[in-house]
Amino acid sequence: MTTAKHPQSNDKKKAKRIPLTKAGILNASLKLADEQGLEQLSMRKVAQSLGVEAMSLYNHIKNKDDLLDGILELVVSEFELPPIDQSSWKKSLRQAAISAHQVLLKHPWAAHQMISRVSVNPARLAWSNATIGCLHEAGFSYEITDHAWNAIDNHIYGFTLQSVNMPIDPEEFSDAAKHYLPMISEEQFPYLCAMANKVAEGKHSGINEFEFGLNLILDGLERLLED
Amino acid sequence: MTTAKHPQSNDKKKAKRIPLTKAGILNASLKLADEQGLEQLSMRKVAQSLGVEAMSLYNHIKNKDDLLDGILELVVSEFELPPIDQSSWKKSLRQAAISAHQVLLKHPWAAHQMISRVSVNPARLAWSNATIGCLHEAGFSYEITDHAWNAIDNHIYGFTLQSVNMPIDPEEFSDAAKHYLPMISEEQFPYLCAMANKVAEGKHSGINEFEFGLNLILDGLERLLED
DNA sequence: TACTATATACTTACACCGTAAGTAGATCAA
DNA sequence: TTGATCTACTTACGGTGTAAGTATATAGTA
Repeated sequence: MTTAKHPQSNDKKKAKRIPLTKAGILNASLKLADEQGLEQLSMRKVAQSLGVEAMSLYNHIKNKDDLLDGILELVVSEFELPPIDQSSWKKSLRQAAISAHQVLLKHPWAAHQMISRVSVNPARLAWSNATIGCLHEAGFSYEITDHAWNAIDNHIYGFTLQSVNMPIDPEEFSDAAKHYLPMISEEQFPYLCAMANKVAEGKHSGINEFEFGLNLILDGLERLLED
Repeated sequence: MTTAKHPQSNDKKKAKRIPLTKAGILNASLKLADEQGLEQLSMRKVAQSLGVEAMSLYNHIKNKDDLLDGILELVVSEFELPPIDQSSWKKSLRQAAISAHQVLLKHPWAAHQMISRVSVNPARLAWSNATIGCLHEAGFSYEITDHAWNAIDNHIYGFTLQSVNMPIDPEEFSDAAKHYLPMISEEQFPYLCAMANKVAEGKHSGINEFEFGLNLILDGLERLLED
């Protein structure tokens, strides 16, 4: 049962035109991107989900790039920003990084967009400002703050991208390892085989933890402060 | 002057058909991807560069995904693998990470492909095996090796993706900061403005160093070994 | 209320994409 | 030389983003 959001075809003579809005287009797009992935997101599909024709979207958004910019902004506005508090900067940054990671997992298409486009949208600027503020108030110079911010971002987006692009469910790592092992020459790739064997035998889950690498970075930053 | 790689149109009656090969297709594709970016890489364009029609490619490659798999394998085979040497594991991993980063900068489309597809191609397996081997022989358990490998990869790909997608040349950071500063509310985003000001004034280059975050990770791993 | 201007949704069309299916030509083996 | 197989070409299809023009709805003014 299709919900007629813009009833053009039904009761054309009676219905008032419900105007499209940029917000409506962005929300529909976000929903489709989340459900079907970004590669399946087309202007025609967005339009169809709204009960209009694709070209109508262009009265409200400049182009597809504008639309992608807009939906990314919706996602980033879900990030929990680190409070700027000198005494618990490490805990704040860890929590904010975890929040960003979790939001990006909810929208699997978003990490790559995050890393692919520069933006001066408000949520994006707020995210940057809060991270910089937290680091700077912790005592880092702006130069080290910049490097630290970059290192943390590399981790968040790198980790998330690897996670969302992993075609195997964590619960299935053991079975997958068993499946791939025969394809891999133990003579050529002994260490890879040994590790895959650990996973196949259930001695190691094969699941990577977001906080492992993050802690290396945050602990290292803390030591910089002590120097 | 177009080089007729497959002379069909010229001297059709005299020339012997130079057969397409998968390697030829992959090399042409790699060249085009490097010159024009992956989004501009189409089967028609590859075919045109080889002097044939697009559908001919399908005798040699399964589909476009097979082609992308193939060109990524060419790139990964340029990576310098870490020697497996217990006494200088840190130096080896740093050098290998730098090598991978540099190769991926040479092929700006490749980092995202690296992070987007799972592969059992030989160069890919060799890269994984060498990293795992280096870490394991350094003394890490396979479980910690897995986490460490993941943290290093997050850094390499995260950093590289941010670099290649940065639309501003490092030499132009100062001018760009001056350009963007008026667009950003100092009241709303004080820290971001302050940092951008440092860059605009030339007091901080704004250039992120690959080794900053990498060193945090490697130093942190070293400390794990000492525990 | 009628008219006009503007906003907005629809339609037609285009260039481009990946690739299925069929046709034509080249090569190889007997 | 003939026939089989391989390989390049052609036609076509469903899909993409969006330019340009047409039709409809809305808002403002006299």
